Amino acid sequence: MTFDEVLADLQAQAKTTKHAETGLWVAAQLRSRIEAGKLKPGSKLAEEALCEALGVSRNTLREAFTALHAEHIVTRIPNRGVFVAHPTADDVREIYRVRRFLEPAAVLWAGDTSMERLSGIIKAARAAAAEGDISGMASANQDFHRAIVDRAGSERLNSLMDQVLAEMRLVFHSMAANPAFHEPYVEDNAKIVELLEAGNLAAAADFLAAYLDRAEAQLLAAVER
Amino acid sequence: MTFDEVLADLQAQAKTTKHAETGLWVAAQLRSRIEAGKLKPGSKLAEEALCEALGVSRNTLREAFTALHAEHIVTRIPNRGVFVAHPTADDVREIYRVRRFLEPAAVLWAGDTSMERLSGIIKAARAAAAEGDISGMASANQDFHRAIVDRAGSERLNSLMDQVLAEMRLVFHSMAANPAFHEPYVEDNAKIVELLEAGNLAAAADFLAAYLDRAEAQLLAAVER
DNA sequence: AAACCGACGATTGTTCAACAATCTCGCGAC
DNA sequence: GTCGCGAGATTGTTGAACAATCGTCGGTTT
Repeated sequence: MTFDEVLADLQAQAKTTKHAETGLWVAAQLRSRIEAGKLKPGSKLAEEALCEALGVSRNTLREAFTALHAEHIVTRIPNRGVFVAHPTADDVREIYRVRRFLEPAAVLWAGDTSMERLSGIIKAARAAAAEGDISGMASANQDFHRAIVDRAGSERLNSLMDQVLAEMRLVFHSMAANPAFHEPYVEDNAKIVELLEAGNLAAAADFLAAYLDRAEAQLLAAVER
Repeated sequence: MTFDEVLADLQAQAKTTKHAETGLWVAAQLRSRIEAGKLKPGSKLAEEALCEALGVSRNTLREAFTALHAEHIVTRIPNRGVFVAHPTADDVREIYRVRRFLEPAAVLWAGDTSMERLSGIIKAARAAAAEGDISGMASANQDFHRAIVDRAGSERLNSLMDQVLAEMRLVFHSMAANPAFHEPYVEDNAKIVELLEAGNLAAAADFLAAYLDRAEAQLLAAVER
């Protein structure tokens, strides 16, 4: 999708929707379009055009920009404007540094374990895999890791994980997506659930850590090209 | 310190200091005064008075407010204004939920270990304890836990930990501070460094986890009064 | 012909003042 | 004594203005 098409899209939204907290609403609109891949990494987000399209003032738009900037979704270059973030190899390393801590820790030390949710996600992932639904597998995978961290029951860890997963989506959008990328992870996730159900937390955490290392290496190879 | 006194203080700062990034500068001014305890939890931060004192527009002040709000340092009540955050028992539980994950994980899985920094902090803490320097012990303690997480080498985990520690300072300000609170932790921290130096990571992590549980219980008892 | 240099136009950074929406407080009626 | 209502005050949001910076397009120099 080109920037102009997104503009028209946003303009349509602006007329139909009420905005309670305008700044947050604008941020949400942009976030969803960036994460859906409609605004590609590197795109410039011109202020005036977006203001007009959304029907908000520059002031409000800039408030949304600061929120998105804090989430690492956009990059600000002083006096140049804001751009959809374009994750570098270092960003990928940072993402996995966080995930290597959060996810194994959540597996090992989570208190209450609601397994139904995890098995439900595995089921959905297998269904998507069966019919070759790439985006279905991708979102099931994100749901899975989100649910792993959610076991910790911490709002802040959840929001950190959400940010990291959002940046992961940007990574996928910024490289030529290998369609088969997510396929092997469906069964890896299933194995983790198995180990968890068997109560073998240490094995689950180890397997997850190795899995994350592998994924990081794979993504780094793809990004550094 | 009363709100009016802080106002006069800010006004003095406003005349002498240059502000490069005005919004961030205002946020920093307020942050430092809140963390120093000059603005007590629950205080209302009136917009007009602060604008005048700092010599900035309401718009700029509100930009600072959103930054402080994202850090959980202030609370926003719609159409009511912003207040210095007043941590509840649930907030304390959330803080320790995060720390129980981050710190033991950092102990167990940190790659490069620069021990000199940790032992330096222990030394400073012991010096402060020797001369009964309460705030010296408090800040050494914060430095210690900050350094533990820093071993992970992740910018995002560091900033999460910084936020949590800032909220911890608010907790201390919102309750009648027990002067002897930090004293026993000086030697607890020292023991963790010992275990780390001996390469016994698992024991260090276990000890740290138990230590955090104890501190949480202690703070909860103090807050729920 | 290629490279350097300066003025112009465009975009962003920052501030201000005004208007609309909502809340608080005090007064009067029941 | 309690409820409802209106005036005053405070916050939410916007639009416009001005300053600062960057990219581009000529023109000049070597």
